[in-house]
Amino acid sequence: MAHDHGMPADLTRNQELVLGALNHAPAPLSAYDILDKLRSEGLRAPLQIYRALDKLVERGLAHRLESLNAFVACADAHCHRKGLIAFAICEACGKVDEFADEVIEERLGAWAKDTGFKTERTTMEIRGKCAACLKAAA
Amino acid sequence: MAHDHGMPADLTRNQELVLGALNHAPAPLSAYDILDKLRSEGLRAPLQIYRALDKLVERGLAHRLESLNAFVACADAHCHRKGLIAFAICEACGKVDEFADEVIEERLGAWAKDTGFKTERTTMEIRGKCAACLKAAA
DNA sequence: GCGGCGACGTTATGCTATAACGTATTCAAG
DNA sequence: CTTGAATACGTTATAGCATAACGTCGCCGC
Repeated sequence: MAHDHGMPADLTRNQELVLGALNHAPAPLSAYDILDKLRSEGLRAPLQIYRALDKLVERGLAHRLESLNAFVACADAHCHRKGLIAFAICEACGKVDEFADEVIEERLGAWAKDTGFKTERTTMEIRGKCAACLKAAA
Repeated sequence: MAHDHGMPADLTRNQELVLGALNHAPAPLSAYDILDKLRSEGLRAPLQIYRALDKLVERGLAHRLESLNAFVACADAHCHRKGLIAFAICEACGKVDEFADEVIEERLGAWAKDTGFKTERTTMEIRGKCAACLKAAA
C-alpha cells in the first residue's frame, strides 16, 4: 500500500473529513487549521471540527497534543494503541513521533499505587529537535 | 515555619505578587484567575501576569500545566528541582502532586539517544483522582 | 551623559474552546 | 405506524487563553 489511510467504515462525513485532514498533514493541526482546510468541503464552524475531533480522540484514531493545542492522527491507523503513549515533537519541522514504553508505564503505575492515586489519563510530551533536523542544521 | 513562602529576594513586584497568588492557591490558577486576584494590587492587563509567569517558570519557581492551561507554584520553594517532573492532577479537588522519577527520566533519555532526538523540555501530566477524594467518595 | 537593557503599562488583537439553541436522522419498542 | 431516545448536525454567540506592538521608565556600566 503506497498510502495507507484506511479508516473505519462507520465514521460520519465530518469525522472522515477531519481524520483525512490529519492523515495528510505532515505535522499537528489545530482545530482552526483543520477548519480552514475543510471550508471547501462546506464546513464552517469550529464546533463541527471539535465535535469530530472529540469522537476521533475518544476512539483512539487521533490524539490531542496538550502542549500545542493541536491534534495528530494516530500513528497506527489500525489498532488503538493501548496504555500510555509518549509524543516527541520536533520544534523545527513539527513532526511528531509516537512511542510507548512499558517501563515508564510500570513506574507511573507504581507511583499511583503507592500514593493511592487513580489514574485516568496520562499525557507525556517531549519537545526538542528530531535527528533529521539536527543533521540538517549541522 | 508555619507557612513557608520564602521567595527569592530579587523578584520584581509583579513577579512577587503572582508567585504569592500561586503560593496561596490550593489548586492551579489560570493567568486570568491570577489577574482577578491581583486587581486590588493595581494589576490590570493579562500581559502583566504572563510576563511575570514567564520569568517564574523560567526560574523554576512555578510550573505550567499544559493540560489545564494553568500554573502552580513549584512544590519545593527552595531548590529548583532538576530534570523531569511529573504532575498528578486530581480532577475532583484540583490539587497537584509533583514528583520525579529517575527511572522514567533514564528511559526517556535512552529513547532519545536511540532515535537521535535532542530533548529540550518534557511535560508529563497524570489526570485522575487523588487518594483523599477517592476516600471521600467511598 | 548616554546607550543598552530589562521591566513596565496600555491598547488592540488573535487563537482556542464551548454554551445554547434548534433541526435531521436513525432505530427500536410499543 | 408512530413515538421517543439517541446521536449527529448546523448556526450564532460568547467565553477563555495568549501575544503583538507600541511607548515609557529606571538602572547600571562606560
